[in-house]
Amino acid sequence: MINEILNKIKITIANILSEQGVKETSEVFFDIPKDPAFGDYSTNIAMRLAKILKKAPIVIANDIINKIDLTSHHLTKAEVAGGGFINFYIDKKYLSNVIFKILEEKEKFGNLTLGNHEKVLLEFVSANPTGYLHIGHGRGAAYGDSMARIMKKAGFDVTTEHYVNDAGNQIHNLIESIFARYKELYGKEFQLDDNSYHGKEIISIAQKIKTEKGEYYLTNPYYEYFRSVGLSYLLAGLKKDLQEFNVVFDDWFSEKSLYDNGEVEKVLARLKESGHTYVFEGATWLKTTAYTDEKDRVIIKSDGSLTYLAPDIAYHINKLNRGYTLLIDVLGADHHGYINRLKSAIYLYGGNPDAINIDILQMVRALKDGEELKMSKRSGKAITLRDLIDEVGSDALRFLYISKSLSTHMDLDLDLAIKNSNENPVYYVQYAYARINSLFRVFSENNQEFVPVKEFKVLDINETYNLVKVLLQYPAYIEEVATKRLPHKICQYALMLAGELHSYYNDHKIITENNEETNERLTLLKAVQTVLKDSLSLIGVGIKEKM
RNA sequence: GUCCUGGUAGCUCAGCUGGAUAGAGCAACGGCCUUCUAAGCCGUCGGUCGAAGGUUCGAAUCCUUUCCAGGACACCA
Repeated sequence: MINEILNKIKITIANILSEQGVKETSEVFFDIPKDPAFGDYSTNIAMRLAKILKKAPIVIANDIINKIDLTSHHLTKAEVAGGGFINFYIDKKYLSNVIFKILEEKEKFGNLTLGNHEKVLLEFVSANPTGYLHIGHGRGAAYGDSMARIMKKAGFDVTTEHYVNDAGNQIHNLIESIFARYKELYGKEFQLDDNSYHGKEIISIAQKIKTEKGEYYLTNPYYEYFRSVGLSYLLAGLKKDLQEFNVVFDDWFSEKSLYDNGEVEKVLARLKESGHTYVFEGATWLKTTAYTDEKDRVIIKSDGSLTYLAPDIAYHINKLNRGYTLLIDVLGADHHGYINRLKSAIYLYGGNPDAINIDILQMVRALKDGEELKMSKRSGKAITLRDLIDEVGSDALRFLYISKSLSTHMDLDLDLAIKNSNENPVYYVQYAYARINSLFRVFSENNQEFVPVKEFKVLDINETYNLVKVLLQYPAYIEEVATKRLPHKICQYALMLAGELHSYYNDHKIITENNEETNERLTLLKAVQTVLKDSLSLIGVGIKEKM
């Protein structure tokens, strides 16, 4: 709606400019001015063309606005201000139609075709199944899951995937740790070292095996059985934690399957055949410097075992072979050095390295009483996601995580987060939703039936305008967030809409004797409520019917 | 030493493909409930945008140098 107007203005300006001999080198951009006194939208095109046209910006700007027909562009005013800004004032009555559009489209309002059904694989968390999720995984989970929801809304075909490292060394250590605990339960001698896992969940697994199978594995091959029981136990734990955080993955992809299917072997063979490897000091190296890496990387160690890189190449090739053209990996800052390595390897294999996008999230610190909280009572190590969900709740936690951009070194103040008050911004938004809900409740308790109107007849358009303006921006926010992957802007949007709602609520009595006016106001609020709910759902935060 | 992130109000953070007087929330202070939820609204206070140069009509935003903080520089994953 707003886009149609802006595009039309854009084309008109481009036509005016081309009459003046300007080639299509500089596109017209619109900004929403900070100060409403500068109109609804403004453009700086005249200033940017001053040099090319060798004319003062104000002259150019005036030339433009004199040639724009206001009514056919749904404008009420176009003026030149400042050093040559052109400010546009759009017909408020026309814009208020967005309300009716929202009521018609409901949660589909803001859906875009931008993604054009491109197949996207969004991989995140990918925690080792050897313990609890920690505070950093929480950030990745919140980000990845939110981006999946937002990109779907923007028209991408998104699949979310959790990679399971079930083939490497740490799984071996896990199995041996369980076995040690198993022996311990029978009073046998057992050994745990620095590589072992000491969490109490390992004891639970051993106990489970003891209960179900008794002492059988003290004297029989235990390895494969312990692997499968241990993995499924720990994976179930991960899934449960994530579910409580409102994160459900489409796929859990097994690293081991890449070995079982021979995909790792195939990748190694092809890299060797194509001459991208060489042997040095007994190890096989991959010439990743042929692309952007700063040094070559070992792919087969001198003892014959593989480095992590080998299955990871196979994994990413597998993703590409499944038809995904956009791969997004969400990784912690400690994996930064890995980006070039992986992309270079994919390039050597013949895949498209530009299809791989790695979003790096900076570290999260938990603060309590102004000091960094390092220890978790639960795991004895890092603060776990469960600790946080227990303390602050999933909704508040997701909002806190998402409201900061990924590159921010984040401080999570638990004291603030726990407070069930206006200090936690999620409640501000949920409260806005609940307030509207309560209006509809009161209305229906008075035995009145809400009939959404199709047109505003008695309501002052100016009264609705601040809300309408924010509602109109929703699709533009979706577009920006989906393409630049900045989900924190969804939080900003939700806060902005909630803020306008609270102001409106305070300024106007909604339910009055005047039935017509009441219905029109409720129609407006229904639209606000719809978008509030949808924007929260995009970041995995629920609504509250009542607070 | 090299590379990646940050450094913006007392605190947590937006703004960064250059644009009009630098924003929000919290904290502090002052108002607003005989009216649909005060978890709210309205207002005040608060800034040499780490520092120094440069680019130009214009720089928090771009470039260079530099200082702080976090992270990475494996035949670990």
